[in-house]
Amino acid sequence: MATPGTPTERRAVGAAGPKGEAIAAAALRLFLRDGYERTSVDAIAAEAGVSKRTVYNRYGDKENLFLSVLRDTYKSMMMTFRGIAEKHLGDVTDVRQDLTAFALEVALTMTTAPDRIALVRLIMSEAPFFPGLITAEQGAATMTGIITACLARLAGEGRLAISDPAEAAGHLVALTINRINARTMFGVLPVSDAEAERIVTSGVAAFVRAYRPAPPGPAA
Amino acid sequence: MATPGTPTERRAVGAAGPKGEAIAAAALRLFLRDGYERTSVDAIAAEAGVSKRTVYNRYGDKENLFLSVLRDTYKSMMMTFRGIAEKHLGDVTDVRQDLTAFALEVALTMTTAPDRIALVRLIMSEAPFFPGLITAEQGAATMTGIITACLARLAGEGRLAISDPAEAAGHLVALTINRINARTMFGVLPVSDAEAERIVTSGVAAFVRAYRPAPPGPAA
DNA sequence: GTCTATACCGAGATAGAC
DNA sequence: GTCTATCTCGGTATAGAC
Repeated sequence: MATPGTPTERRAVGAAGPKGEAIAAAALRLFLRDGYERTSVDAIAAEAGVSKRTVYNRYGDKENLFLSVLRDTYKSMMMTFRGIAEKHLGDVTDVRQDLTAFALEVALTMTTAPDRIALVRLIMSEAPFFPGLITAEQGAATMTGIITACLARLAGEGRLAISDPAEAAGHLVALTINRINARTMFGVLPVSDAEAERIVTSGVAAFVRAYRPAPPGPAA
Repeated sequence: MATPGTPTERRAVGAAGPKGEAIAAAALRLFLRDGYERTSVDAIAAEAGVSKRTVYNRYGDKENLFLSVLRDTYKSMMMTFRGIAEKHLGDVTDVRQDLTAFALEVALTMTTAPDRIALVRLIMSEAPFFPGLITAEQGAATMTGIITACLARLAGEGRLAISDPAEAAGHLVALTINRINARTMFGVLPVSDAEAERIVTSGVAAFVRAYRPAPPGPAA
């Protein structure tokens, strides 16, 4: 119980302290690259520049380390996405343009960073073996929840003809982000930025066509 | 070299012969359930009711068995989908209705059979570790290729306003099949048939709205 | 006291040898 | 079909170093 109040004191368990964070970073890197089963605790310890014993002291066992690291990373990913959404969907001036800019930034953030792809792939891969890895659809709910609120607002203003905002949000995500995700998941070939832009632009265009409000009156 | 000409003679390598098929079936079941790393050759041999030696005689090693079994299963899945597509899209009378029936049957085939979900998940999981597992987007190409042809025909007949049939096919798949896939991939909770029907119906409706041809003239 | 290093244990894996 | 060789893994224990 020496030096109470110092930073080193509140590291009951987990990633607190520089050592703990080095372990977490190394574990994340290897798990993302090799998956759960193919990653050994020895390798993690070596990658972190730490004794294996330290890994076990901090995280108990491999499974706990895996869950801890993945949950933290996933949470931070969701924070990033939330920021992007608020930036673009805070106040919408041009519907098609702002939705495109939003989806495009999300898409490029995923496409540019192979970590994101690997993270999603890893979560999907291990979901059957670690029930409760993600709090069950909490992921999609976070994303579509924000979009749903925005679409409901646009519908209220008469700028889009949407009766079920949640369903419409699902459609928007499906036509843009999920399409790129699906492309990257199967093969390993990365989607180029130009291709991502094409997909997003065309997806938002289709979305806007599907949900455009009826014209006020017959013209031409 | 006894009994030449009998079925047991032409088993150069692979799944020919009843033993080979038993091995393939057992391997598929265990790989789908447990993944590649968590499945042992011992378990496969036991499940197939054969000696482990027989497994190695037929398939060489674990990796080859995995690739062989997955490719065959994937091919057969694609054949199934092709059949469904031709059944519903051979000649389209009511666009919305026929597209819905098509997508719904595909969706229910995937939703009802957990094998399909597990297969897709397994391919995604192991894609980085077995380059060339699937011939790179050949999967999506098969599906969307068929749909593309159908949509091009409908566009030619003026029944849908489609300038890029391949892109439109991507949108249709994204709004229906891929949406259900995404739902099942993250969590493990299965999507109910009713939920699948709701998603497909709403997805096709949005698709038809996005690609409906312009009305011939102002009415009302 | 905590971290490092290393040796160690039992289990289970692939692959091959009778 | 069994049996064995060899390897790796998760996890622990034992030693010493700052």
